[in-house]
Amino acid sequence: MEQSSRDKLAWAAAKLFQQRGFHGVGLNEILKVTGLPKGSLYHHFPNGKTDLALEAAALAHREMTRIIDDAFRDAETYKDGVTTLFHKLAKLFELMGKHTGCPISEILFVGPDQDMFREKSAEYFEGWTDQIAAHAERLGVAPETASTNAEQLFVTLQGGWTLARAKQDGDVIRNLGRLLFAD
Amino acid sequence: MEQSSRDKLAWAAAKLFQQRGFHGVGLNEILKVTGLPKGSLYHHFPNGKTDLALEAAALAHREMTRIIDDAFRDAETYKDGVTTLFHKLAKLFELMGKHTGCPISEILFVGPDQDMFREKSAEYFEGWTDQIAAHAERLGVAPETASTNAEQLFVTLQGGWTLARAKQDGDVIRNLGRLLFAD
DNA sequence: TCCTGATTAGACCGATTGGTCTATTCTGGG
DNA sequence: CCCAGAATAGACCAATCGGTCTAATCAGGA
Repeated sequence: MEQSSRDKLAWAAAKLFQQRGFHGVGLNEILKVTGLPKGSLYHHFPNGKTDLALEAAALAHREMTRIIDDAFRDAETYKDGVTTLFHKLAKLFELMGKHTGCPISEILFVGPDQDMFREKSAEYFEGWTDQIAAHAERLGVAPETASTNAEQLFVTLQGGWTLARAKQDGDVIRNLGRLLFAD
Repeated sequence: MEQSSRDKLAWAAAKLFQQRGFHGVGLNEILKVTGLPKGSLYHHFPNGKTDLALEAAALAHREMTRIIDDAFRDAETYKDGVTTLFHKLAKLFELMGKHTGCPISEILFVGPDQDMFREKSAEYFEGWTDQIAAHAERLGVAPETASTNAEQLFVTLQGGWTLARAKQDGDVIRNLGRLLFAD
């Protein structure tokens, strides 16, 4: 299936931004990777780099949402779902070359429109935790603790991914369950 | 006490890099903030922005090391030390304007010399966890679990700080103990 | 076939980037 | 007082930045 120019640009931007951050990637590099001219970029994203960053972040958010659902859909317990999620993300981390950070942070925390960008990041993060909490409840976790568990999972994942990036080792993410479910 | 030009530059760089990342801050801005000319910068840091980033990261690392020691020194239990640490860091987060990220990540993950920079980040992160593990052992935590606890604290803090930045709320860091010590 | 809007193509722009270089000023030991 | 090295001062540079603009090309309906 043919990918539209708009999608090509957004995906390339998302990948590069995750590696070196919003300011670390120039438009020329994105255009070189996609093979598209500058005119296309400003046709599909009239506000230039800002629009592109917002779309890239939205893309990454949807992708993560999908991965979370995939991990929990067939799980029998909350713990199983979490373990599957860690394994999926460890594989993703390795697939991306072990150089990537959290797309949302890398794009939205340091971007140009500080207030609007950071609001979006909070919205995305809360979306994930709500989603995880819903899965937890569905799998039998008490409603009072479900949201706490979701927040715990989020911060562990966020911090674990950072540590994995420093150590260049996907196993850090894979073994994060060991920290979450103390025996 | 008079602060040397070298220190002024390193501190300003550390603060700005934490806010908008290595590539998000230009040398001109650092010079403007410190009031120093470009000649001074390249006198004290012959390799320019790269040297300055390394020194800023080292500065931030030493600062965090000091804060960790301060938090655990007078603690009676590991849990007390962790709680104190979270409160200290929440205050720091608020003092810095709620815009800052982890200095090490913001500077070293996206910098120019990818391999050497990331090695340094791993070294700094391991320094912190080792330090925390040592405090944990000293405060009666079993040696086998001390390093696990330290890693758990690290990832929670790293992720919690990110969430605090998104939400613009230092209480996220202050209440991180709630996630670490489930009652 | 022709026409119209969507898209591609890339030359071009001013501003800013990190970095170099020379000249001047400061400062402490002789 | 003098002088040598440290430090400051800032003009200047090529390269790159994000962004604008016009022309060419494409594709689909009338």
